[in-house]
Amino acid sequence: MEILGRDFYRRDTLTVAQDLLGCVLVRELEGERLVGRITETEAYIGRCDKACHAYGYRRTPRTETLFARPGTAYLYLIYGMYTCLNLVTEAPGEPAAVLIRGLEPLAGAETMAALRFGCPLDRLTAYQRRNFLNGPGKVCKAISLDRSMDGHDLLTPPLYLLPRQGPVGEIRHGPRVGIDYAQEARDFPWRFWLEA
DNA sequence: CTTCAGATGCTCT
DNA sequence: GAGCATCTGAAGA
Repeated sequence: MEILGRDFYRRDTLTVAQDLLGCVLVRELEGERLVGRITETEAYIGRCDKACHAYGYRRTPRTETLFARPGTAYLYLIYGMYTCLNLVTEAPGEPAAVLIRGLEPLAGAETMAALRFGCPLDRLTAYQRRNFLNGPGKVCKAISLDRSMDGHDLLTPPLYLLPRQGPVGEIRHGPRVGIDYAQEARDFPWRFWLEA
């Protein structure tokens, strides 16, 4: 199976955010593959989006990665303790990215449970199973991603994507989460997800 | 099921 | 110093 190439990311961010649903995220860790199918994304577009860290082409040490070539991983720390994974999109110099908000585990779930809860899968509560990878901080914790991978090229291991393996159902959309500060951008329907 | 408080540290003003 | 693209556990309905 071919790794998704640069051209996949070098497109309109809203298109990429939807096309990513159903694609497969692979994280190689100590010889094991932690694999998940993408079920939820959000688009952030610096040119016109007050919720984007690089709104109005704002360049700071942190946002520098958003100006990197498409297919770069943008990882940042939020609320002092959680990491969020984004995939840089658009043409080089256009700061934009897609946030990975949710996965469905396909392989390595036992290791993910250990990373996230420090215990085996069969000791998780029903609530923990039901909400295993449905949030950006949970995803990064479960596949051991932090800012040390910021700027990683997504065309190479140990972190890359594979195309959809089958049809996706209906794509839902709605407002993004946790950006009430972003004025008019608060209501942009730039969150996309697949129904469970 | 729901709400709520608190954790924790980096980033930019 | 203020705020943040979040999560968890506890407590109540």
